[in-house]
Amino acid sequence: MEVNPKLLKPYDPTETEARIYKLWEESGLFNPDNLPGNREEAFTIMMPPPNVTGVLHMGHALMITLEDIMIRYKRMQGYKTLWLPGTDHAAIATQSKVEKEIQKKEGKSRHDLGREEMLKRIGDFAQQSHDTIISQIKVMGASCDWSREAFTLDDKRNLAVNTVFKKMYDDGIIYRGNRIINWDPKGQTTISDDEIVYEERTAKMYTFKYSKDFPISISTTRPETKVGDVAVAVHPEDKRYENLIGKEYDLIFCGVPIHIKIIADKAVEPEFGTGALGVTPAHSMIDWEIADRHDLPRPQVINEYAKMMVGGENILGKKTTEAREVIVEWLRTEGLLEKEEEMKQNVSTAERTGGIVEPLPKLQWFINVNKPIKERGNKTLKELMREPLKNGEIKIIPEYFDKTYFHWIENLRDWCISRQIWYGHRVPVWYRANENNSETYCGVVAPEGEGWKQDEDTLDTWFSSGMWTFSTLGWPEQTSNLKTYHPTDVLETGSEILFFWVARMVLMSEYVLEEIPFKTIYLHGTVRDGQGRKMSKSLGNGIDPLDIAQKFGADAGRIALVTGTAPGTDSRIDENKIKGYKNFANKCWNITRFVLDTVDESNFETQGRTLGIQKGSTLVPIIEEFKKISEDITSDMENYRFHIASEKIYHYIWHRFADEIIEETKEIIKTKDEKSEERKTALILIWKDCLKVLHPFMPFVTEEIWSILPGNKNLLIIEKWPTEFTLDEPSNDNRP
RNA sequence: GCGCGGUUAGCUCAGUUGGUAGAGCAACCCGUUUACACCGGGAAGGUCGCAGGUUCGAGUCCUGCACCGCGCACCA
Repeated sequence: MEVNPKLLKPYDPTETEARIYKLWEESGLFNPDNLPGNREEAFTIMMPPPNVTGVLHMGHALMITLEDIMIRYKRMQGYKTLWLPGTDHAAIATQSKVEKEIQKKEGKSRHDLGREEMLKRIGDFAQQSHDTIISQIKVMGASCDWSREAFTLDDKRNLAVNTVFKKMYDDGIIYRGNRIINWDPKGQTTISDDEIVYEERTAKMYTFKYSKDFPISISTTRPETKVGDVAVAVHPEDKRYENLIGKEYDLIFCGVPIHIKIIADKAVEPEFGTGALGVTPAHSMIDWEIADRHDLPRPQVINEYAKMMVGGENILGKKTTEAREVIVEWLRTEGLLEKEEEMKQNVSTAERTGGIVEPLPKLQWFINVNKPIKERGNKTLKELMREPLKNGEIKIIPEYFDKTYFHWIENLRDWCISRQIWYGHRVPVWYRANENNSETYCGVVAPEGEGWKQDEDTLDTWFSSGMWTFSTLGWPEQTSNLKTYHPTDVLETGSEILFFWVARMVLMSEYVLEEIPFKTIYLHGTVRDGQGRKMSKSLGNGIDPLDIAQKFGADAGRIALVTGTAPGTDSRIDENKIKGYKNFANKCWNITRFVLDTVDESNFETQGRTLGIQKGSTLVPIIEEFKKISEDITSDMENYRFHIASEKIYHYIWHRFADEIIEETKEIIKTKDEKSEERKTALILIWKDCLKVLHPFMPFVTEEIWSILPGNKNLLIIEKWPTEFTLDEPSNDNRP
């Protein structure tokens, strides 16, 4: 039959993809409410909201591809599929980015601008960034429901955040306390334990005595903190120091009076250094805990700017690093310094700003992860996070991440949720004080009456993203959406945010809704560059998915990212691989050309799945073969083996269907008999099903081809996934 | 220190429950009167990190070791 003139030229992804996406959007079929047929069962994915800090990278591209594959597959299987997109305000990351820019361009700090103006500027930036990201997601072919799009910092999500905060506050899960926290002097805010990255550096360790009369030598890499020491701790069974335990000394250390008590504590490692630890409660996590156990004072000697708060002119107000040198010099001249040695050290730095983290005591808001919750049978948040994975309600793919997850929970401490930045959900607590008393009010909205002042701090961005699976569905309102789509089915995300986000979603959903947030966690690895390096701005080795789409087509980029990339493992971006799949799209294009060239209109009329194919027909073997492969692929899809499914369909289409079946066909159709007609019918039949199976991986080219094939009324995205391959029994046939 | 993952063809990686090793790219030979050169045909290439064990049979399960990567803890 006559061939569409489009097919005479090579496939042009750029022109096609934009047009097809528009077609899909206009069809309204991304929205589950508009899907045809009686769809009882829902299938839901909440898109991990990209940060509004910039542009999409290849990691996002992989995420979008995987989720789109699952959604398209389930949509074709007749599920009520909801893929809800959104973006994340990413509090610290976004604010620090805008602050940097303003500092660079205008030489102004956020304090110069003031809270209101600063928030406006960040808001503008976020909006712009949001628009870029959304358009990029569309280029990738994401079939998500834009009518339900959400933002972690919009009004609806704010209502959810305040409602949860109040519930936790009333339950005593959230408390305000003066505790040691991780302070980022660069970002001027607290950060959680999980926002720390460790960098290995060499440091000098100094061994010395506080004074000539002091009986024990101690070692430290941070002599400047020693002006805040209150004790020397030794191991309870360390014979060397046994007789000194309990003794107290008043000393002057580099001009600062200190009071040192010698105590015994199991946390001390007798083998390390001198086996004695100078305890600085205010500036070391572990020392803070020792101080807890021994009821020691906790003088703060370093402030929020990493400068000294005590001492004489020689150190007061100096940066910690400068003070260190002064103190070392003093030790030297006093003859107290016994040893200096190089050692490897892990320095804690803030993930977002790179600032060196300074542990400090501060009044902050915390979530208590160890408090028994009455309404939940006295289980703690830790237990609520652990249980659904333990009892199999939630499965992680790949499975081995279970252990990492449990291990993290074991080591979990109370979660510091308050941040001293402006961009974010403000802590919904108000204070009012007069001569007689001070009041604190926690509520979803501001209290009535005069004189209330809201807490200045904002909340950790993960506090709001933890509610993502249900805040997006309208909670706290009991919406029908919530009923239909929660718990969601799959949470697909990068393995690096298992703790940050995934665990927090389990926490929030279990605590608030008393149900799991999702049934399956699918983790993908990191997409690296050709040399195996992580893509980063500083290295300048990032690849923009848009460039790939421009050069090879989004389809090619998608299937290249997925094929051969097992769950949880890192992958490398390889232009040759993508190019190969660009060729594959063209191959499909030309297969279509051949098929249409070969068959007649009448073959389309008889191509119904079971029409014309009888047991004993010459077609049975190739139909049976395709049936087997397609069933295999379906099973791979069900078990999240997309990296295998895509390879199978690719291989079948190119090396079986094109290279062999089509080549045979050329011979067969030379004789114009029944066999030849059967073969033509088979070509159409199989090719149409190939397009369906390939569609989740390469949605654009398959949809375009589908529209060219005669007789296809529906868009391919809602065609039925091939499942039934029953061949007609002769008895069921109407023919004699 | 504890834990997790990796080690398979020159390169990048697949390999579901144990049953004679796979893909892409690269390299080699041949082929162009048209579905496609963004192509076709053919051949080549691996003692599956090492050493044991279980089994009729191990890339796959068990034990130990080595190297690489990562997470957590420590980091006085």
